[in-house]
Amino acid sequence: MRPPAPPPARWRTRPRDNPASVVTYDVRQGASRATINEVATGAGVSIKTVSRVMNGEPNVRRATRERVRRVATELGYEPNPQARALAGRRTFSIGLLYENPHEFGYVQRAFEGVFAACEAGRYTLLLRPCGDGSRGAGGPSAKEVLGFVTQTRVDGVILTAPLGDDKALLEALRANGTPVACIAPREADPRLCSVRARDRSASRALTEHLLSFGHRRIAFINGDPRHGASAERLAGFREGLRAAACRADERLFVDGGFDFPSGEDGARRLLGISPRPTAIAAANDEMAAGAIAAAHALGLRVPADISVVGFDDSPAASRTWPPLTTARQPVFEMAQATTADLIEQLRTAGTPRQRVFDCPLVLRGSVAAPAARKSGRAEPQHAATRSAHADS
Amino acid sequence: MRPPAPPPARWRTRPRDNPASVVTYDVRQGASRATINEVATGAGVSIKTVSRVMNGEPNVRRATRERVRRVATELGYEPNPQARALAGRRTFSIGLLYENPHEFGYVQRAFEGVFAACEAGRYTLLLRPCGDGSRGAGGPSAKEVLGFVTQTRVDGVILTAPLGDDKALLEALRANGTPVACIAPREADPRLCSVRARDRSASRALTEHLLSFGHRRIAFINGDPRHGASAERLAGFREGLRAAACRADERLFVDGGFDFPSGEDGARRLLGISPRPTAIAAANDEMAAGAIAAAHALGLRVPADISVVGFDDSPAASRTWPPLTTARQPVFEMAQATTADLIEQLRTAGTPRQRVFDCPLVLRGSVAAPAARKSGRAEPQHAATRSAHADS
DNA sequence: TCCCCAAATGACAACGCTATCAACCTTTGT
DNA sequence: ACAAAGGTTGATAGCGTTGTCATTTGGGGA
Repeated sequence: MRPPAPPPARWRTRPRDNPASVVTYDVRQGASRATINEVATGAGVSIKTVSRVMNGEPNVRRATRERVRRVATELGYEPNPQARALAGRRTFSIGLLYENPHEFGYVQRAFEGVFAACEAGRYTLLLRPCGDGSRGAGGPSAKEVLGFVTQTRVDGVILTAPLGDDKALLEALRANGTPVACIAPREADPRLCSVRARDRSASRALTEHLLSFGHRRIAFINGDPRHGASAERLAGFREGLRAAACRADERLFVDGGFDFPSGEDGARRLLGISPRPTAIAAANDEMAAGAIAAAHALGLRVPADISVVGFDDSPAASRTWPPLTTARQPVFEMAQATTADLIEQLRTAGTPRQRVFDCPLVLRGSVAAPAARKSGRAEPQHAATRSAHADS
Repeated sequence: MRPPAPPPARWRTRPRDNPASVVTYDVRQGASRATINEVATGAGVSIKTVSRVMNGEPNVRRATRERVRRVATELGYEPNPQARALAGRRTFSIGLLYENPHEFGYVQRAFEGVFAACEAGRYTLLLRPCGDGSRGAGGPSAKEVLGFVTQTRVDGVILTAPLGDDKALLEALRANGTPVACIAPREADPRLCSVRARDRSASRALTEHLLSFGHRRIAFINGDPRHGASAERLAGFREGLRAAACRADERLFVDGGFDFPSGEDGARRLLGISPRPTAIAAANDEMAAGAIAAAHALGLRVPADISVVGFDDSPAASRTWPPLTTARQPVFEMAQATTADLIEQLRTAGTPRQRVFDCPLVLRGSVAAPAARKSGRAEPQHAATRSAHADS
């Protein structure tokens, strides 16, 4: 329920002894806009015909259509979205929900993709943080999200990273009949639009890249376990080691939370282990950047003393020194694609679509051969594997 | 004018030979929500009284008010915002416009502040990039912004950084009667809400901080000239030098664009100058991070060989190695404050308010005394100046 | 030429709320 | 006890669209 808002100023503003019954308050859009009625009159048709033209509906004679369009342009007519929503029972708006403020770079890129698709589809986008990110775990209650949906009346929502795995939330949205698209959910529910990256294979490729330089003691900083991507990236890492018959030292696995400080922490701990790992793979770039900072703080050179790889190719990846070798998650494209799918579903009541994107490696300066110790090789064994970049 | 949207699926979906006249299309909010009528009936009052209660209007008997509230809660009633907007001629939504994609960190923090204020004031927020940022100069046409305003019917807009200085845009918005709030405009127009930081004095304090460590050859990387803050920060820097009777070497001033690459470039050029500067002040943190990367690339140690300071205390500032000494621009608080002012103006038709915030220094690891050369001092001359952090 | 069907168009009732203003209660003062 | 002055409440008319369904128009074939 809507808590009472502070009383609008109308009452306060209007002087008690002012005999004029006209309300003095007026901080509104100045020029009153043309309405569908004026266009209809101007074009000599009914408002229904204008409506048809504005919405691209069929069964309007070409000449009529053009006349209406011309008059609408002349009058600078823009349909009132609120009236459309009220009469048409849909708002042509969607909500983009996100949770953790740490990884805002990710949300930013997702936002841009979603926004692009909304523009193209003439939908309005509402960006909405939810769940107390600072509170850490817990996540947003389904109630909070549902409140947002019923308050704003968005036609559908897009859930970023960990939200798409919240069973209670998904169930609540389903019960409410709200179409949903998930970005990077743990698994692709066929009843929902979704888009995922091939985290596992990209992570494996990254691992093979390190192995190809001769690294054998590679540490791994895991991501936030609430994100499906974390497990996939870890699995890809292990796959890579296994395929190269490289035994994993379990001490070289630490947990992180996808943010810079956790990468710093994790790396500090890892670099204290003896024998020291020669490379660190972090489950995302933020943590990799933290790892680089930790290495610097310990007086180690990157990549001479320690190689580091990240994941995502976020802006942070090109802002470290040295810049990060990583795998590019095409977040913009992913977000754009699934948003377009959602809008398509909204329009046509078609079936939801699931997509998967590849993450090509991006080779930069944070990897080198391990320093010759007892068994070190100075040169990489072979060129880096590059997975193709293509939409499936 | 609204270009024709692709035809909704209703026509395509409905089979031609389907005798049922009921439209088969239905991807809408499932459960139909309670309306004001049902609440009115349930509480045994007229809809007008329900409206009064929901809007916190006066002149409703306490008992009636409570009864209405109870029924509304029971029914899970949420006023339909579109109907409210249509009838009340205001949407209770505002738009946050931003231009440059480079500095998204800034926009992010601004967004959070604006969002917080909108939540508190029960306004909906529309985030809207505008102007082709990649196109560099040019900026968004007033037309584009006006199109956004008339299409969405937002009640007011907030303009971030360089937008608040676009005369044509401001004039167009004024003519349209749209209330405006500006974040970090060049000057505070008394007819508009605005919020600025004391860029000049903070920049001066930062400069004095460097001087106190014994630096005399300090270079400056300027920001995007379209931002008012750039000139202020430069002026503060010069003031600081002048006050210390430190003559400025004009070769040590380079232009930047507030982004990482321009900081990198600028620093590379500066570090090639002989005699080399012992410190670099960048007009923001992104560029300072670029400067640090450039220094590293040239094999210089920060801060042993070269000190660096930034501005803003953006997330980037604590992700560099070493972390940046900088001045904290309280973007969240600034954005929140001016948004609250705008909402207040929207509600009460009061006069717009202008605010100024201080930027306290944040001392981290990127500053040290210059390496002893011929006149170097090893120790700072006195403790760093810290400006107070207070809202004016 | 006339009829029939489909295409084209319009009339009008929603949609769910706010604004206006009249009407109805309470007080308060005398 | 009675009026005047407020406080409280409700009836009703929009707000600017879309949805439904009836009506008009335009051809083409018999």
